[in-house]
Amino acid sequence: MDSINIKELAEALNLSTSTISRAFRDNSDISVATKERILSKARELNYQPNHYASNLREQKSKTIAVIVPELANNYFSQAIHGIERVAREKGYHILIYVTDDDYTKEVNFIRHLHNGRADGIVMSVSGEANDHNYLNKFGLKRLPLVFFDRIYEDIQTPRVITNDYESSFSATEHLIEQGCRRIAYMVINKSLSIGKTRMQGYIDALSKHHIPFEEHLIIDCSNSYDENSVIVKQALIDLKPDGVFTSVERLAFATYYACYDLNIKIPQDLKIISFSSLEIAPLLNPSLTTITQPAAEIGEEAANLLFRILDNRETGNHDNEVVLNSKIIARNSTMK
Amino acid sequence: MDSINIKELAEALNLSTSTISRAFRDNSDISVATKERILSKARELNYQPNHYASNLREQKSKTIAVIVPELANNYFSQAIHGIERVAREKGYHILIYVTDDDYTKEVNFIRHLHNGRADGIVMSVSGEANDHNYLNKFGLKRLPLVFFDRIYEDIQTPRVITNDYESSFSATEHLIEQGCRRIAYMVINKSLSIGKTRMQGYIDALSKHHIPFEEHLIIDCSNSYDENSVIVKQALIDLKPDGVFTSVERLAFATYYACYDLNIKIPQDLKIISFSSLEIAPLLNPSLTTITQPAAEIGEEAANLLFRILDNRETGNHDNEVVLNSKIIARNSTMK
DNA sequence: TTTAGCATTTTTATCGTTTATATTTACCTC
DNA sequence: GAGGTAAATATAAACGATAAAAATGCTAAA
Repeated sequence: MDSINIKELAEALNLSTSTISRAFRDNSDISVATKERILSKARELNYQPNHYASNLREQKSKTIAVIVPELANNYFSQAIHGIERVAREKGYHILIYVTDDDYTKEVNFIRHLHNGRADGIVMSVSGEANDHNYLNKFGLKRLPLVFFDRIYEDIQTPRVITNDYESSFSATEHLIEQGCRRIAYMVINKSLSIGKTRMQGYIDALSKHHIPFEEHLIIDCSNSYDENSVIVKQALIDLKPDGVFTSVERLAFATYYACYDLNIKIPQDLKIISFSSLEIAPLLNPSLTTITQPAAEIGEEAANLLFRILDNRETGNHDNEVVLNSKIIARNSTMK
Repeated sequence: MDSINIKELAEALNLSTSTISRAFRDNSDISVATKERILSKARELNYQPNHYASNLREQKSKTIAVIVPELANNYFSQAIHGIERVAREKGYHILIYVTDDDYTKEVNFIRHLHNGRADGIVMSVSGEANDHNYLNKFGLKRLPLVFFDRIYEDIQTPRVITNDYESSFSATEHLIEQGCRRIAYMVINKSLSIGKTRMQGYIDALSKHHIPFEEHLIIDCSNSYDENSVIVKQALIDLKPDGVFTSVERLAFATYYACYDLNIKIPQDLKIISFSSLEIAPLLNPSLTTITQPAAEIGEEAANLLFRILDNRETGNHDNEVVLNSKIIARNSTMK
């Protein structure tokens, strides 16, 4: 069954194309009878208005682009699901772009998206903290952009983030309360805003409890699984921390593996707390104490923010910021 | 900085639009000097060819649609990542559609995709096994479709699957070898092809080892977390199995939770094996024995299959089937 | 000098819709 | 039945790009 175009449908009905078009968009004046006749025939002949023609004519695509550093990750897949839900509701389609934390890809994606393919972008930025002024060069008004979670602080655009500073402060405090005195902070890219904010919470919590901050307890990890495995293991051996606060889930896993290998007992020898969206944190050995971000909600909020801009074209308040709260859930990995 | 269109760029260069167009697609004849001049000016003025206009003219969208039952799931997010990688390589864009296992959504997505938005579809079908002949009604030639993992057997279209029967057989046999005699099989929708195939492997393995098959050891679960929690717990209490083989990851988790609650010791009282793409299966308590599907590879293969059709338009061999092998990784949850 | 041949560039028609504008039709009033 | 109004429908011009066909300018052979 081939699809047909508006002209063929018009011929089949002995009507003009404009009348057909009207039948598909309610507002214009058209008699109810004709409209019914058109819609029924359209169903019969399997007519679907060609989106590319519509988009070209209407100058909008009913599509939003989602750019994330990675996909196979609990946090991002939940966030995307949230975005998807809101977008679908609005009748929008979703394009997915994965940067693999590669800055070049990010720039390319954004550049190419300016060809009309999408009406707006929801993005969590790549880990590489290069010059991101390129974003200002592209028209942020033409193609609205909303950040979520990982952001560039120097780009003025709406954003959805979590209370990272407070969470990190509380997380560190939690470790201290559980008896830790030598707490390591593991981070993937400490110059990235999200790593910095979380680190500051860690530093300030130490300070509040009169624990001296030691630079070398900040462990800067990489994106590679293998490299991290080495880095983490070496850090545990060299630094002998009694607590670890990891800024991302992956590093908590790396620490677990390292502990298994090195025969370090969690939580007796080492307590671990991590940012994580893992739903099965209670099933780990031992169950993992997490700072859980409302991932799906973050996605939803980001999408809502974008649609608010798309609907009103409210280009004014570019410093619109939504802050959602994470929640610390204490489990066995930080038991006394 | 506003984007400009081909006409404005042409005017700026004192050339015709077709010459501009040629500069952007290598094949046609154009002098090197002019081409350079055009490309450099294009960069300067931030010109991006409008994709909707190109697509309309060329009758193709350089976009593929990916339809999955869910997103926040290790298996699917890895598979999508695989698809993404291949598609990006080919310069294609990716639209994501999540059915939430809702058959109606699936039909609607497919119907709407026939408006030219995508050149092809990669899909893992929804759990609801209704009449899916609708797929035949749409032109499978116009809009090629490739199934992966969850398929409809009665639809003739290329597919990428894993050796589910053999894996299930081996998984069941593994439980038997570890001493289980009363093995339950947990499944989400036993009428769905994937559930059926896996169940057959289970049944045949029992038979080979002369263990009578008991219908009530097949536990049909739901898609709801809460419902499953009740179903699984009740099943463990009523049936007292000494082994559980779960057809999807989620049911293994439900079983773990139930065991924690009921104080059933894994693996002493109950051994568990599950289909799963969980990368941190070794970190569970106890570490989970898995049948691991090559998720990313499945996605890649599915995308490759689709592109082979798109490139050659080889509409002929609709029964193209790629079978990849899963791997059983024995861990503590099935220890003797 | 004329003209065929070639490389390059321009002209024109087209992709499938939408919408401003124009036209037709139906109905009403005097 | 002429004229007017409102409602319904048709016409035609975009939207931005591409490809086929036509035109241009140039070189070199006749």
